[in-house]
Formats: sequence, C-alpha cells, structure tokens
Amino acid sequence: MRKRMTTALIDESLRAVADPTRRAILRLVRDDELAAGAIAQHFPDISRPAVSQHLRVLADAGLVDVRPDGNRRLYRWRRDGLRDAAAFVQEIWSDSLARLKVAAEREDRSR
Amino acid sequence: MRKRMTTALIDESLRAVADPTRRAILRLVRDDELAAGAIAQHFPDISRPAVSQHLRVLADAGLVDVRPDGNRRLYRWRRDGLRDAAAFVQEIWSDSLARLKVAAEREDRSR
DNA sequence: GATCTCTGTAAGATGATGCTTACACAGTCG
DNA sequence: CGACTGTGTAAGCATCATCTTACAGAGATC
Repeated sequence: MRKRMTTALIDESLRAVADPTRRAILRLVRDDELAAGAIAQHFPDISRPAVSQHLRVLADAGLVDVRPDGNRRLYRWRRDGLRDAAAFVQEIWSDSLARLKVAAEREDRSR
Repeated sequence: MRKRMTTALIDESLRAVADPTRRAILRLVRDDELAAGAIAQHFPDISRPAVSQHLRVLADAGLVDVRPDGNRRLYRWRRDGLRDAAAFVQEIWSDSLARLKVAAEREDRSR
C-alpha cells in the first residue's frame, strides 16, 4: 500500500536533487553500486565527511539505497526515489491531457 | 542560439521548485495569468512581501514570465523554464536507451 | 590483540533562505 | 492635485545548509 507522497517528502527529494554535488553522486551510483570512499574520490575539492553527509541526505530522501559490505557501505540509486518528483515535473510541464493522466496515476497509487 | 544549461542555472530552477509554496504558485500560474496580489491571496499564512519574494525567485530562475499591466504585474508560467530540470530527471530516471536519447537531445540543443 | 582501513558523527564557522515590518514609488481615480 | 491601490525593496532576524577538522567505532589484517 502506497499513500500519496506528502509535501514534505517531495520537498526532500527535490531539495536533495537541487545540489550539484548530489546530482553528480546520483549519476555515479546510477548504474554501479559504489562504496562511500570510492564516491568521495570523485570529489577532490570537498572533504570526505562532506560527501558522507551528502550521501545521508540522499538516503534520507529515499534517492539511494545503502547496503553494508564488510567494512564498507555500498550505495546504489533507488529508482522509486525520483518518481514523485518526476510526477510533479510532468504535472506542470505536460499539456492538459497528459496532466489529467498523471493526476489519475497519482490517485491510483494513493489507493 | 542556446547553449547547454550550466550547472548554476539548473540549480536555480531545481532549488526554486524545491519549495512547496513556490510549487503551489507554479500550479496557480500554470494555466492563468495572475497578478501578484491575486497570487498572494492564495497564501493567507504568509505575508504579501514574502510571496513577492517567492515570485522573484521563480522569475530569476526563468520559471515564470512577468508582464506589467497598469498598476499590476501579471505572472505566467514559462514552459521552457523546467525543461532542463525535466531533462535531468529523465536522464537519471529513464532506462539506458532513453538516457542516450535525452543526452543526444541535449547535445542537439547546445549547438 | 594491535593496528590499519573505512566510514559516520559531533561541533562549530559561515553563508544562504525565508519570514516579518516598514517603506518607497508608480499607476489609477476622485 | 491628493488619496488610494498594487507592488517591489530594505533591514533585520531566526533558521537551515554546507563545509571543515577532530573524533569514534566497527570490521579486516597481520
């Protein structure tokens, strides 16, 4: 059972994605499962803890999944995370007919 | 001539959209052209200047157009504003084949 | 078990954000 | 012209975001 996404949750995912570093991280873990350290290496300009904090934001927003693996923690993109954000963009961006469709799907999912 | 959207600009539009009040404003001016005051009336919980500031953020991000009309200023949604934000969402969210297509379109537009 | 590796968290500095009230100023109307 | 309307901006304030350095603790390795 999946309720309609609350404003707070869609806020969280949109806010998470509004940061360029976090968008870059999302692209990195889009197809590969990567450890926190491996991700941090892609960002030499910011410290490792900063990246760790970005990862937390992404995880809290439901945009990535985390999996412990021995010493490390592996991150991977979570497909469902962006779904409602994408739905909002479509709701605004699509033409009227498509908007009705999107709205109907949202209703559907909220049942 | 339209160059590829810079990180800063996509940031701006995504940040603008990450606020629930601004998303609500976008929905209001999605189909109707509305004056600032009329928009503010929809938000009794926050002051009129606060709404005015939100409108500025939306306008700066290119998400709405403004048009003076006598005393008032009319706001309307600007279709192009969300396009690159939508492209990002698709780039992440779509499957690999669709992602190639999106990337190709971005390339195309940047010429 | 001692040490090394990988990672998250705490604390704090700094800058951005979102709100409020007070004000300014152009346009409308008597 | 003088008052009223619609709107944006300034100043100030509280909160939040993001970064840093320092630290803690779990797991691997010797």
